Amino acid sequence: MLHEFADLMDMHGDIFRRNAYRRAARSIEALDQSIEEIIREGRLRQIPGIGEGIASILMEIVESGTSKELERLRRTFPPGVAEMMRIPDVGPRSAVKFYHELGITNLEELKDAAEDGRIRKLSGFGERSEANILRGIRLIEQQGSRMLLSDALSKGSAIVEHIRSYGFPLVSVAGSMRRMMETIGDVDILVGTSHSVDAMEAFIAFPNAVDIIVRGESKTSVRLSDGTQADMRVVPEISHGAALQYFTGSKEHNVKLRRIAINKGLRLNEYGLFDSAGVNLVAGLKEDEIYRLLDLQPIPPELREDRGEIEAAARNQLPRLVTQRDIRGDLHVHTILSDGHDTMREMAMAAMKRGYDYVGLTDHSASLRIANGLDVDELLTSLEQARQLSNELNFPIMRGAEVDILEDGTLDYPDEVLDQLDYVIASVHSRFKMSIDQMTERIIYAIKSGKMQILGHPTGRLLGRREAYAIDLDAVMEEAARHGVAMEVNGFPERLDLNDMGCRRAKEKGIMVVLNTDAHSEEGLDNMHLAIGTARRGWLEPENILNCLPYPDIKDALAR
DNA sequence: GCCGTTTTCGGCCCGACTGTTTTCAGTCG
Repeated sequence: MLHEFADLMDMHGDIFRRNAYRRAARSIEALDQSIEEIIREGRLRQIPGIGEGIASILMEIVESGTSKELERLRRTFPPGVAEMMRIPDVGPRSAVKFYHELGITNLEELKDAAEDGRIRKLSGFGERSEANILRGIRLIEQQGSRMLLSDALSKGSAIVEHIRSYGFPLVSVAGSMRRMMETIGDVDILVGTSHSVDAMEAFIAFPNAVDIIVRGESKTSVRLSDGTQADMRVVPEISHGAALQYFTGSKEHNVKLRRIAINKGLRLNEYGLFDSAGVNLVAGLKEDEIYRLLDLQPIPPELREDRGEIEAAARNQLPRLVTQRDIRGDLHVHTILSDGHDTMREMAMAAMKRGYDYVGLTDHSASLRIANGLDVDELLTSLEQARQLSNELNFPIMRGAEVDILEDGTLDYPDEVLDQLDYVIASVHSRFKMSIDQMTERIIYAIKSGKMQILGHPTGRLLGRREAYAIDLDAVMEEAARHGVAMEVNGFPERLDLNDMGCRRAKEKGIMVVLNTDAHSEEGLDNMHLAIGTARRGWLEPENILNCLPYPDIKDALAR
């Protein structure tokens, strides 16, 4: 509703109110507590961006389900006018103009008007505007949702490689990809060079680029064959660090940073940090310099969401985020025995090759028929095989299982079998549509069994395909804390579960987290960077992460 | 509408590109 307020303010031309409502909406989205709870505790006004006016609107909405002021504003424009602003290049000014001067009230009518050549009669519009509007409408009609981080990273690195092959060494991915957001809208590429024209040529020559959206001296955008938009910005080498900072975002982080610069009598833009006259360059080549000169610790990209990182950096209290080097082993790995593609030996050797100290093999339990889950005999046989393989390779293989949490909350193997395992990852793979109370109770019952060490993919979501199941994650985490159960961050590209905010909550509650890949093949082990990115976005440090422990400490920890 | 290491009033990030115009408004990120 605050976003709707913002749209309406926008249409009325009140940019400052629009920004205020937008900011308040984002603040609330970033909360990990319900707004009702915050109102009960009387802490509404402590949320940044919420003052007297918006606080009273929120209380009215929570109490009555609506706002008188919102309803009044809704009557000022038909609902379809805001809808038109979804079209690229159509903003509030244009949408309102279409409504006032042509009586257009929705997308369908706008499409007709553009096809009939009525738009070009408006001042400031011509034939090209009409064509763009029609193209934009087609685009939102067929538009897929955001892409997975994993897909974006591979597209991004393909473009980076392509441009590098033309002899440009300073090429980086920026934007939300660099912040490791779980889904990505478009691919952002940055090049530092004084030969901007040649770099643009190289970009446009990318084989997968089928359409040029905009083309200028410092910015070019193309559409890839699958509909993805890729933007490239070019700046002189000397500005590369400033530009990287700028184009990595987030927008909210950057706005706050610029305000800090202004307060210090400086100016920050994508070309560098300047004195207030905007003449003398103070910093620009290195990203870290920008932060230091603003009296901040350099802030890792994954934290740049304006969720307190700037304040922490000012106090010199940024977390020391986990890195790939801190990870000593992968504890969620499938083999050909259940639904994996490769053998125990192949997976163990693949883990060795990646420099790990150990690996944990965790095939599915019997109930998961679709994944060829192991029955008790098969499991016990595999334990013996794993023991022998471990001796032969002289590499610690921990013998675990991914055990289903059944509908009633019991685990899918008898206790005496579970006791023979080094550890148990317990996961929900069935009956996702239970009520929040039932699902929470189901998982808490499993935790109370005392037979599980790790809760696998705790919310069950599949990005773009399936919502998280209804679950009271706070209640589950509190029970997990009591029983010393760790939460998994599952690095499977469409899971990333826990997500970033889940990691942060776990950390606050003092719960250990495990970064796993859920690999079903050797290559699957390479998804660890996705789990790490998620953990970093959740402010996690090595001490919060179970598989940062070396062997045999990890084994002791799991046994405890 | 929000906010304060100049401020309780008067600011609110800033530059690139397009399409329309002959200097700029609108949109985007």
